[in-house]
Amino acid sequence: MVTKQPRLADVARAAGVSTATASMALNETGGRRIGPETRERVRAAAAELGYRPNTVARGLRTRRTQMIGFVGDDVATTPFAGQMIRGAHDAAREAGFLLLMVDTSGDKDETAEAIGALQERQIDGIVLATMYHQVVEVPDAIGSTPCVLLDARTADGSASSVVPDERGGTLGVLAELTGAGHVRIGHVTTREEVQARAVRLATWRERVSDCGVDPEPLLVEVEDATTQLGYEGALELLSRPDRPTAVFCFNDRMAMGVYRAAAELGLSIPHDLSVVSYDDQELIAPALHPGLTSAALPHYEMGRWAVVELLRRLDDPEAAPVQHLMPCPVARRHSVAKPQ
Amino acid sequence: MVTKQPRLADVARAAGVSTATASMALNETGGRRIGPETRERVRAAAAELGYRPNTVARGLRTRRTQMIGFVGDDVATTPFAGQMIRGAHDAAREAGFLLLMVDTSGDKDETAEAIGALQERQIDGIVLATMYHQVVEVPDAIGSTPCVLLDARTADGSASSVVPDERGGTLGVLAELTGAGHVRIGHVTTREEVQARAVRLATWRERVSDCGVDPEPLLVEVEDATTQLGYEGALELLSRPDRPTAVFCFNDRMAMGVYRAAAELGLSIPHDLSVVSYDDQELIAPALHPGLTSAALPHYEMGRWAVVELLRRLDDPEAAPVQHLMPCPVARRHSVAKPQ
DNA sequence: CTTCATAGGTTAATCGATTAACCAACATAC
DNA sequence: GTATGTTGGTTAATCGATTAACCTATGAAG
Repeated sequence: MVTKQPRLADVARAAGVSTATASMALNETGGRRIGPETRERVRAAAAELGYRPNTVARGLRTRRTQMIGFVGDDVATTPFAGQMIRGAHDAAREAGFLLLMVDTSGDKDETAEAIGALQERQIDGIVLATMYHQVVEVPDAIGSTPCVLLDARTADGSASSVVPDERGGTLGVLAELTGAGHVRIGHVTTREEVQARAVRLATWRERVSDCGVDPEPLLVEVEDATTQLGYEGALELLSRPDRPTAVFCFNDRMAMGVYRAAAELGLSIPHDLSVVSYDDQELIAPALHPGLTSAALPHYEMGRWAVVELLRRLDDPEAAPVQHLMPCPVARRHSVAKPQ
Repeated sequence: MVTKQPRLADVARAAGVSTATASMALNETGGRRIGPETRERVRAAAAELGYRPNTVARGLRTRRTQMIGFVGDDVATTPFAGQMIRGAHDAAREAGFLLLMVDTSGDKDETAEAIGALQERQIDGIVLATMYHQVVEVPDAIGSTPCVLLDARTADGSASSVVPDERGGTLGVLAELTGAGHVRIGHVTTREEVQARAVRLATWRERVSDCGVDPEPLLVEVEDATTQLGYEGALELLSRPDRPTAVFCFNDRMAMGVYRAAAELGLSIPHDLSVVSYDDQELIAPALHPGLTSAALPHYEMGRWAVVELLRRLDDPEAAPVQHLMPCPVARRHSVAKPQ
């Protein structure tokens, strides 16, 4: 058995001062009340004993726990979540905070329960992460706990939030195609009602129309955003008269299906068909052959931003909420070429 | 501004009892000392006021925070991590615990720092997760904090740990092949020095030898476990005289390369070549065509197990440490057929 | 020679629970 | 009628920090 953890009182005794002095010396608080030589003596004693403050006791007194709650719906089941968590984690750690995680199935009651569990532990603030960028309401359970939305936003802008700039990302990958000379650009997408779908679709429509091309004959919609349905959709699209010279896919998984369809139809990418996509998933986009050009979802940066913003609100509770759009940089690879 | 959170004293006053009675009534502690009618009165008052205990204050007194530290090296950068975290999270939550996460780059000092940060927050125990199953030493910084290793183990078995049963999983996917009648089974693997490689390789060698076949001419090793090198390795292997009728790949990413090599050589999977693999990554194995038969790494179950074991050790600090092997079930898909 | 700052501390209250030790009232046993 | 439980509580100490309020020399000012 190791000897018990030393308390502040032990440090104070070893340095021959009171606990008040020890506390002020170690925390640089209390103004210039502590003499430099005393401060050094306390520091030395603390180091000698291997003193680590008990943040539970400190938190009780200061009403600050240096912990941030991170609640996500289905955090772990989506491959993106990791990057969001890591971004939030890194920003928190740099400021001396730790992340207390709760995962919910997205259910309302469960979310309220999770928030309650975090509040009982007196977290200083909460990051509410929703996978797949949606418009949500801040749950009542939040009460007056400072809170930032991650990959989601409120309709009325009453809370700070950060979401990816889907429109910008779409324009980015489409520019890769138009820049190479494509105008007949197809789109294969899902029918699922997610924000991402709507924005990517609308932006594509607009951009293709701008090129003087009617987008409707170049559109394929399937049930879900799976590889299999991406394959089936592409097979259909590429068999139409006046086949597009390039395809913009809703996401990388569908793009993977498009690759297969192209191969089966004897179309070589990028020579006969250029392909761009969205999400830039590390297991897919660089692994396909040729490497897939894709707009990246900036999950790491969004996670960071959310925590930095939360910390700002902790410092200044009066600060006005901010809605942030995070750019989606294009990962340029080898799936785009000039049309024949 | 919302009115301040009610304290236990407020509940006690509302119910007309002392805080001691209120505490015992709400916590069912103190034996049968509290009358049923009083207990009900206290409960009602608590519900009325919306009382939530301050676990920081409670933790200071009880020396229990109901929080578990989860430290992982590169938690978020690996696609597996999510499932491990979720498994640990779910088991913790069911027991009323929350997970305090720290991610490190695997660096020794950083890990020690992380453990220190968790200990300052008085976590009740620590799950130490290493990605990619390795033999490690428990860091000194752990001290006497209860601790369980996740996807890693110690050489001497001094700490509880759980790792995947790589040998069992390998035997499982190989049985898919031998069961279909294959004996000339190739293996394409990486040269990286990870435990997984060694076990999968040895088990394959043994099994192929058992079939009366010399494994060495059927082995290809490449620098890293990437799709590109899997492709190159397979191209070489499949061009050898006496080509194997089936291939066991180190992981799904390499298998993805093997699929491409087979396609280029005009070999149809599974008709001309059967393929099995390891990891069962959801973004790859089901998305390939035909679906890839692969041994799944039971990350969710391992995460759960680690926390359940940790809770057991919290209850009984004298309990002997346990080393657990978690089975790797085979996800059977369509990449295996009889040899021609 | 008083009076007042100032530097450098110390004392004690406090955060919000839990819990050991104590107490009053009433019933039961002998 | 006195000892002995039992029931149903209460009082007060405690966990380990932080911090407001207070104290004591010492030097400078008037």
